[in-house]
Parts: sequence; structure tokens; C-alpha cells
Amino acid sequence: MKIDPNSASDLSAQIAKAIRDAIMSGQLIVDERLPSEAELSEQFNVSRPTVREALKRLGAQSLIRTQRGATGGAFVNRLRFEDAYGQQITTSTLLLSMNDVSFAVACEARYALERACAPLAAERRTADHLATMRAEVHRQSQPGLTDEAFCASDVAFHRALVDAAGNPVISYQLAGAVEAMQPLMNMITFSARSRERIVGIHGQIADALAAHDGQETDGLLSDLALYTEELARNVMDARLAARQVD
Amino acid sequence: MKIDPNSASDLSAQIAKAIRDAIMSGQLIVDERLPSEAELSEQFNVSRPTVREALKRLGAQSLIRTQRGATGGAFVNRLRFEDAYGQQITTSTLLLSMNDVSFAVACEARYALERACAPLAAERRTADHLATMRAEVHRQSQPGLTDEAFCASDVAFHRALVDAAGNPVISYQLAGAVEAMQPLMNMITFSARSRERIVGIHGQIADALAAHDGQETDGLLSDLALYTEELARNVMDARLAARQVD
DNA sequence: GCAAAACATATGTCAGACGTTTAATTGTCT
DNA sequence: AGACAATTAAACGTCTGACATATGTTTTGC
Repeated sequence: MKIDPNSASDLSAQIAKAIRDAIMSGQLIVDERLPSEAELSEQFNVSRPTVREALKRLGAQSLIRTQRGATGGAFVNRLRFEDAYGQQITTSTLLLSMNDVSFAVACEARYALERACAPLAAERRTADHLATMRAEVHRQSQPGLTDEAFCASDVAFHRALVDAAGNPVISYQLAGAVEAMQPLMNMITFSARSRERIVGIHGQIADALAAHDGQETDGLLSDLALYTEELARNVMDARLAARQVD
Repeated sequence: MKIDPNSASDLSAQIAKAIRDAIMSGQLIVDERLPSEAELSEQFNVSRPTVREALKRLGAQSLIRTQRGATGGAFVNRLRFEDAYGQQITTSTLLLSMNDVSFAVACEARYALERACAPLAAERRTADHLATMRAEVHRQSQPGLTDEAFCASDVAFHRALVDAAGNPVISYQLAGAVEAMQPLMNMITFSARSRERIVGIHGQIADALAAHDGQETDGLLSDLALYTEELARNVMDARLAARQVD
């Protein structure tokens, strides 16, 4: 682990990279303790604040955790799927909001990926997953629900569907696609009729999964995708019309 | 943007969270300049090093960039898909290596998601995508290629397939799933016969995409998934047998 | 009028110090 | 001897103040 003091980039960035590489190449293993900040600053020939900045960078990526106290220090973190979810969602959300990704593109991605786990979910769904989905369907059917609460429940429903596939890698990858859609969905105002239709499809999806029918699930998701895009198109058209009146 | 000095967590973590929330909620927009470090340290009532640690955390997530000099400072970064790829791949790779994810689970996830973009890729593939895939097929068929080079070419082939779907959100989400498989694949020793079979399927996939045949593509990916898992199983069995002889 | 020098501003880095947390050690009392 | 309390030491968390460096702006000099 060495750094180049003459390089253009920041020292703290170089140090962070050196340690990150050591972790990814297996030179540093899970739960291993890094040298103390004082020792690292000696090794790299930099000051302690610089080392600390590097460690904070790694901490932000959940690559290390720090403990205070006598036996404290920085430890290589076992990166858990749950930890990674948050980052994945943050990043996905920002990517969509900062890159003018159209609703259609985001929606296509979400449903394409979600349909990919339909057969697995149909095969492996547990009673727990079904119960979660039924509960969300029930919540969605209650009148007086705000649009935002409706969307949140929608997300919860679809996450249960994805989790039902029983593959943590898939759940992780799709967390971003599903959750990042929520801010976009929140722009839609759901009429009582459109809610009814969506909740109806959700119920049918739960039924299909209960019957272990992957093809039916896939078809229903396809319907839902088409309907969601239609709703979004209507909203956009209405806005465009309103703007032209101004 | 306020922080609680009595909270259990670090001040720098709180400050980072406050700024991150401001970015995600739209209070800070792309390319907007944050107050200088000195100003922030006054606002939050902390020292400059503490502010700097917070900024480094955000920098590690590509949420901000910093510039030195007179008109320098920290700016809200436009998060681009390309920037996010790297983080996505790093995180996915570490998740697989640190959580005892079996080859079968990772493989299932990868092909399930990849098959999801088969119909889109078949519809939208450009001549460019086809050319890239053909070139990789050609490289893979050359004798004398190391196993690692073969795997790298395999990844390049599949990325071209994913990109052919023409949906940046899908490309981003799958970058992790596809690239993170490479270290796992590298553990497999590819015999001449198994390479021949894989390259054959790759060629057929390119043909199917050229013919805009999504269903055929999907079926071929399914075949490839099954064969890859079979290869991995053989490797595992061989290792197990070798260990029992010891 | 224009080029070069000086200036102002902001980040990057350093040095040293003090506070706080935590575990291990030591010491004392029962 | 054993249990509990006090001390100590190690490490991170934070602060202060300073200097170095990069860079845009202004002023100066010709």
C-alpha cells in the first residue's frame, strides 16, 4: 500500500484508494483491524487529519466501521445486503432525478426487471410474503389514503414481490429500481378509479403467486406496466395542455 | 439544515446527512455551490476539519465535487450513470465476496435479470452493439487465451447485450450483476470443449439479436445459464473430491 | 491597451493539543 | 481468594491556528 505524493489528486483520496484496493483484493479481510490513525499517518507520511478524511470516505461506502475506546480503531466491515440497500436507493433516486430520465424509461426498467423475478417468486413465495402483499393491498383499498401513502404502499407491495423470489442478489439489485420510482410516481394524482384498477391487479398478482402461477404473474405485471405508463402519459398531457393555456 | 450536538453519532456524519438530505430533497440543485468550508463550520458551529470530513463523505458518494482556487468550493455534482457504475460494481463485488453468496444464487440473479432485457435488446440493438458482440465472440474463440481474459471478454459480451436494450437505468442496474460475477467465474477453469460450447451459444445469441428475435435470445440465455451452473457444479464437486483425498 | 504582478479567496495539508470513550489493569476490601 | 472499584492507557472525535497551493480578479506598469 503506497501512495504517490506527486500525483495530482488529493492525498486523502489516494490513501482511501489504497485501502479500498487492499480490501477488494483480499489483503485486508473482514473484521480485520486497520492500524490506528496515528500509525497510518506515519506509514503514509501524512498528517492524521488527512488519514481521517480518507477513513471517512471509506466509512461513507460502508467499507469500514470505526470504534472508539481502548480496543477501538477502524475495522473492515462485512458489507451486508441491508447496508447496501440504502446506498443503492440513494444513488438510483439521484440518478433518475438528475439525468432527466423519463417516466417511461424508468418504468420500463422497473417492470422489465421485476418481471424477471416473477417465475422465481411464484415458485418460492412463502406465506409471509403473501401476507405482506395482502396487507398492502388492503391498505391501498382504503379510502382517504393520501397519494403519497398510496405510493409508499405500492412500493412495499412490489418489494415483497421481489423478495419472494428468495434471491438476495436480485432483491438488492431491484431495491434501487423499485424504490427510486417512488418520487416519480408521487407526481401522479391517482383518481379513485385508477386506484381501484391498480389494487385489483395487485390482488390478482397475489392470487397468482398463491397459485404458484409464474406466467400469470408475469402477464399481470405487464398489464400493470402498461397501465402505469398510460396514467403517467395522461398526467404529462394534462400538464402540457395547462401550460399552453397560460 | 440543523444538527444536534448531543446526538450519539459523529458530528461529521450528522453534517453529511443534513447536506445529503438537502440535495435529495431538491433544496440544493445540481451545480449549486455550497458555502465555503469556513462558512459551513460557522453555520454548524463546528471546526473546519469536521466540516471537511463531512464533505469527504459526500465526495465518496459522488454527491459533490470540489474545486480549489478563488471561485472554488464544493458543488452539488450531477451524478452521471458512468460515475455510478463504478460504485455499483465495487459494492456488488464486495457483497458477493463477503456474504458467502453461492455461485448458483449469483448466477441465477444475473441470468434472470439479463433475460429481462432480451426482448428490448432484440428490438433495439444497433449495428454497433452487434459488432461489439461479434468482436468479443471472435476473441473468445482464439486459442491460447487465458481463463481470465476469456472471462473478461465474456463480461464485455454480456454488457453489450445489456446495453443493447437501450435503457440506461437497466444498464446501470445490471452493471453490478454482470461485472460482479467475474471474480466468481474466474474460479472456473474452462476446458477447450466448454469454451467451444459457450462461444457457440454467444454466436447464436448474436444471430438471434441480429434477427430481432427476442424469444430465441431468451431461450439461449436460459441455456447458457444452465450450462454455466453445470460447469460451476463440476468444479465444486472436483474440489470436494480432492479435499476428501487429502 | 495589454501584459505582468499583486491580491483575495478557497481548498489541501500539517502540527499539536484536549476531550471522550472504552477496555484492561491495578488495588483494595470483604 | 474473589469481587468490586479506581486508575491507566489506547484510540477516536474535535478544536485551534497556521502554512501551502491553486485560481480567478484586480491593479499596476509600460
